[in-house]
Amino acid sequence: MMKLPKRQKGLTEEQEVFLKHIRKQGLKRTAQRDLILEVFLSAEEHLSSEDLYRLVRKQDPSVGQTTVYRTLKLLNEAGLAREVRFGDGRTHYERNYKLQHHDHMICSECGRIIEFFSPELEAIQDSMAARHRFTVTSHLLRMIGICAGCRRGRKRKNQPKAAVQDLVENGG
Amino acid sequence: MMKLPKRQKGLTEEQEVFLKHIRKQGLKRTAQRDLILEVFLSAEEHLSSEDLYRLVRKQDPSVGQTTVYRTLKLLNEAGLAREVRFGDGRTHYERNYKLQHHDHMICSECGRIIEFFSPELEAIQDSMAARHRFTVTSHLLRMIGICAGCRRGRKRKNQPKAAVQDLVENGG
DNA sequence: CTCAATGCAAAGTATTTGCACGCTC
DNA sequence: GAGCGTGCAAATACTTTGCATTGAG
Repeated sequence: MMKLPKRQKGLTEEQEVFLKHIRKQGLKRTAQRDLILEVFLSAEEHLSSEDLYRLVRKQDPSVGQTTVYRTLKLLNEAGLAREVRFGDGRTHYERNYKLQHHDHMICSECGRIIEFFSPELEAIQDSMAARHRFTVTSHLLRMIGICAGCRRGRKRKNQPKAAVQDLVENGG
Repeated sequence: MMKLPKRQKGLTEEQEVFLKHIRKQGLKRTAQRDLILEVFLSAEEHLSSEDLYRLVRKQDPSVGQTTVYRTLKLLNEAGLAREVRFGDGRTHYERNYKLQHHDHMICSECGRIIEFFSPELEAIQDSMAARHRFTVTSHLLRMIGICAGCRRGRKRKNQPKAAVQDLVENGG
């Protein structure tokens, strides 16, 4: 019912990484995993498992939510996805492979998420780590506050969940 | 059954902050809230609601878990507690009032948590925020890695591996 | 007196697990 | 074929909510 389609030649780099990971673990390639990866990669923003599930469903309604959960875990282990928690109770995932690390500012009024990167910040973190003889493997920085739009009085209803939801679906 | 005891003169600074917040909101002082605040302040660590509930129970078994949840929310709003999520699925709280803000390094081997503070880091964060016209109200920085002890091979076996594992790369 | 606070149980959420059947290797 | 993968339902884990009762102001 959900058989693996004929394998094409042209695999993207991410697909190769995924396959390699799968084989290394003695796991199997399936049509569901392929589809979930594809949909995940085509959605630029941070997705919750639920978000991704909805998107995947559009392509194939037979895929179960459980599989999405399990596949996201896999993608995370394979280094293709990064788990991020924004404090709204659910786990979000974003692309991680060969993308520059970045951090987040989250508007508590409208839920907007601003991504940014600062080399100085990274450098200071490293030096702090060194001072404590700590070897950093990953880090997470999150700033909560009010974005420019909201401060200017353009106050949307304070519904972070809905707002973030909206962001995810509209890509913006 | 759980009436408010006679009010003493000597309130701690935290108690005053709490009372002021409570009155400002048109809420009421209760023995439960007093007790929960007291127990919270006397426990130095990051507590989950569950942890605090257990401690409070020792003093008064009649207090319900719901009240602890609700009171922690209150303490957070009053600025006395800070919510922290370490990625283990539950929300932790730590003292916030007049304590210097600090960030965390978490050892993924032994689960040890190192607290640190860096003014430079704070300064750069502020400047990044300013660049995006973002007004910061709070922030969270977490570094995951290996602590000095573990790197030297002195592997402590302190923490449920699963919980720490989950911390790696995740937001809270 | 009035209305907030409490504790219990029940309801929500988000995520995981057990299981029978299907599919990859 | 052997064993992993899948979808479903049920189970978990944490937190919130409805409600009748209690208590602060």
